Amino acid sequence: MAALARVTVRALHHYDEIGLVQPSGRSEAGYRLYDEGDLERLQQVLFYRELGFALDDIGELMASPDFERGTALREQRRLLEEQGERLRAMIEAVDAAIAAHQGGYRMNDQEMFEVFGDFNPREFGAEAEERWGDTVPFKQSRERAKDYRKEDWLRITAEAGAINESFAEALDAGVAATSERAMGLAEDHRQHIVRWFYDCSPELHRNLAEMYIGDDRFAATFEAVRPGLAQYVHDAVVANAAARG
Amino acid sequence: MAALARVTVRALHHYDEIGLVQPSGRSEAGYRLYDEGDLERLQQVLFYRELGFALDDIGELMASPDFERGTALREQRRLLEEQGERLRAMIEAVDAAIAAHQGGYRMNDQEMFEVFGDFNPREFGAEAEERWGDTVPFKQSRERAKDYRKEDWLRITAEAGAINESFAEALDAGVAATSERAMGLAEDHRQHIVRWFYDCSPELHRNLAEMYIGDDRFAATFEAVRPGLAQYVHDAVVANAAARG
DNA sequence: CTTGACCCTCACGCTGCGTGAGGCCGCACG
DNA sequence: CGTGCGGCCTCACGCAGCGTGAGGGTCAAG
Repeated sequence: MAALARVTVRALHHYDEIGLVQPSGRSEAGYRLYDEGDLERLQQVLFYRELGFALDDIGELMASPDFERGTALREQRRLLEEQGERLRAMIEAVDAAIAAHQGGYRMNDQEMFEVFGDFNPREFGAEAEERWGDTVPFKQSRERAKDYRKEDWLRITAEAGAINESFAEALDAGVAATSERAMGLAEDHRQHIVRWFYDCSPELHRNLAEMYIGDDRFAATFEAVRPGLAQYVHDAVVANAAARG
Repeated sequence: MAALARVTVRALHHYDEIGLVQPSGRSEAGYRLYDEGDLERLQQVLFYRELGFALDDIGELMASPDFERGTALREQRRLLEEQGERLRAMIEAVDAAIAAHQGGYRMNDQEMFEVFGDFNPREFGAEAEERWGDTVPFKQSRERAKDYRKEDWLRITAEAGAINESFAEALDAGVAATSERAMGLAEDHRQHIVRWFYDCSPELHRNLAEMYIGDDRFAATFEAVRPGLAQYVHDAVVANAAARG
């Protein structure tokens, strides 16, 4: 009957159930009868629906005075923008994944496992993309990393492992994190990043170190080498950054 | 225990339930025990999840050979792009609504009802925005329409009503839709559009007429004046377009 | 009188978990 | 040794917005 308004019958029932648009009458047979006013209301509901509003919100909106709608519209715009952001991030991540997949000849899954062991870069890539995707260092890093082959990664991880091991030895030996020796290792660590990934200033390096202790996942990779290593490296890096500040 | 992987316990339970990531063992107390392999798998799941894949799809993906993933990734990209399109359309529509709302002093809801009666432009605005939002005529129309005030709309609708009424009289009088008289009215109709909305070529006019009979909602506004009027106007417009082709 | 096209009322299903409720572990503290 | 406290466990309902039958009445046309 009235489903020419471009909505399914089920939707009308639903709106009726939740009280959003209720027919002003019923026929003897129980058919829903919508009068002009009902249709007017329905059209408004559909209008707001196409703007992405939730049905609940539409109900409130239509019960509230005109001036609230402007606020609601701007709020809705903000929400949609947010969604757009998330979508963009996803698309970027998918693109990165596609690139990585095509570049699979450079390093496939199995090799990746051989190289990184249990630290699979994929587990972190998407989040990193979202958090730092548009910062200069990250872009630089991504740009340079995409051409690295298996041998490169082996070398890089070997170097990183060596640095960590040196840190661990210093820790074992009771050398203070603020000592020259520890600071030297911190500097090595920074140079390693500069050489292979991005221009890491002492300042940036310190932020990175904050994350080593602040983020359990990073911390775990250090703790796996030696308990307390995450904190130790952090302290050394901070000391080194202060010395070079 | 293992919720340091940035996922809630409930999510782990869920993945277990649907068989996406199942712990390889249980402790005596019934605790889920995830080994290295399980964690590896979990990370992959989380990775794809961040790319916006549905959990079902992730399951299939991970069970399929490597070369399928490239396809899946591209497909996913397409889907995300589509969502992006929809979002953009929504945002545009919201913007239009905000503009209309701010321009409310030009014409508020009540006046709008007085002018348009049961044809509320809002009921169609969003869809129109989506279908033709980036065509030249639509933009032109929107641009010009936004400054019209109540008086303008009254005049415009009065003119349109007069034209429809003339069509209806011709129809009543049994005048053929392909006659000079009907074609003249069709031309008046076209000029009315050109004057108030956009540069409507005879060709474009014909497309519009197709919609008058193809879309129930448009048809209904004509049928409300006289049964058969939609078809009649359509035929007259087509004839006129052919004559001026 | 019979079709076929609509309408009606339940009522479950989908996505991806969140959020208790009610209860068992395990470790630290007193 | 008891007693918290924080973690895990298993149900099981809830959410948003309808889609999709199942089972059955209604209405105008043939």
